[in-house]
Amino acid sequence: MYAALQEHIIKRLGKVPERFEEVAKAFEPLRLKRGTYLLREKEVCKYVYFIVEGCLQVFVIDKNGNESTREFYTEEQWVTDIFGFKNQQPSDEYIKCTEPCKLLRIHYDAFQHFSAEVPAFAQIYQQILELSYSNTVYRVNTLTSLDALERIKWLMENKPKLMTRLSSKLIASYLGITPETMTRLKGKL
Amino acid sequence: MYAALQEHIIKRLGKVPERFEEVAKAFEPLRLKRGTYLLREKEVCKYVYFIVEGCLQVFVIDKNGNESTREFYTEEQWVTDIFGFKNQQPSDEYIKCTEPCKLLRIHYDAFQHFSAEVPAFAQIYQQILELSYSNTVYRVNTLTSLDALERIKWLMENKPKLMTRLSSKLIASYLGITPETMTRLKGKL
DNA sequence: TCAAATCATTGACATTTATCAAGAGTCATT
DNA sequence: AATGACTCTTGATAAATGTCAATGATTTGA
Repeated sequence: MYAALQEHIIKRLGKVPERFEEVAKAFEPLRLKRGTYLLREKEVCKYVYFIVEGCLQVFVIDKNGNESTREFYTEEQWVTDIFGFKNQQPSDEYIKCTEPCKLLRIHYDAFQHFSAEVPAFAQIYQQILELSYSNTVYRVNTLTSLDALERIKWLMENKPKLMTRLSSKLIASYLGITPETMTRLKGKL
Repeated sequence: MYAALQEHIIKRLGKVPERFEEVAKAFEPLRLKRGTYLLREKEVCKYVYFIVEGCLQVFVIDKNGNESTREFYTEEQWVTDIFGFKNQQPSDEYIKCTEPCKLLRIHYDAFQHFSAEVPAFAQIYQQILELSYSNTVYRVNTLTSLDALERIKWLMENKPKLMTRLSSKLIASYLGITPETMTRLKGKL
């Protein structure tokens, strides 16, 4: 598991990071079954997760009990409820495994410690933040400026692996439409 | 203009920042008319803007020529096209003054320089990133999990000043609905 | 491997929201 | 103060999407 983390960090930093062993020790490995929740609404998110293998769904549940997926994350991605994590406050979101997952997680305290003490760690964190923010900005723009059919096409062109990896129901919840509409629109492609 | 910047930084950092004078010099003051564009699609965003006074709209234009507003920014907020700025690549977005504005802007080169050289600067930047990312995550969740009427109510409760400060047309473009729908739904409150 | 549960699809229909058009009101600029 | 350009509202209608129900297919966990 740690090899994947090291490889990821080398890719981002362009070199073997200083104090890698020390930082890596703070990451706890997890093997989880499909359907396992890492976070539920109103819980405080105490960890940042790094995905070695598997897929995580981050979503909210609306007043009718329907899931709205904010994002899916897969191998080599970092996941948390950023606001709740940074402020150690209750979350609005759920985080759940859509597949059996191998993860590494780092606790809030260790995260804060290394952010302040290990420049390479802070640097990676900033890169991830910038990337995550950019992606989320882009997501807002696709949600508001594209209609349902265009969003499906967008996903097929830009994240084709997600289309095959996840159920239509999950994809629909990401695109902001019902599974029925999803089925019908796919017929129009 | 610089007083507003210093005050903002003190508020964020909890102290008078080191090397403030030096950093402040890199910010160029601007006074702009309502309607002025700071960025257009396909242009490379070379600046980060700090709003001393006024309001900026960040939006995209869809295939039918309609504006979809990603965000409005007002006093004491930082604005840029984050992805295009960090990578110095053409933007998808437009940035425009909805009012006469007093701004301070810092160029990409100076920004990179101070990020690397002045810890207090890097620290503020990280705080802004975290906050901006959190807000955008929240925005995705409101867009996908709330219907149009609920989004109007949400905005009135959470950003009442924007409701009075901006035209209905602009508010509608932020909520992802047409001005006509906006009018009709307001009647249902 | 089998039974149970979940999922995808389809049809009929309801609801929400958009579009187009027109008129009255408002605002900015000269 | 007048002009012209927007803006807001309202009505009629169209288009997009959701809801509910039923069926067959697929998946999963014991």
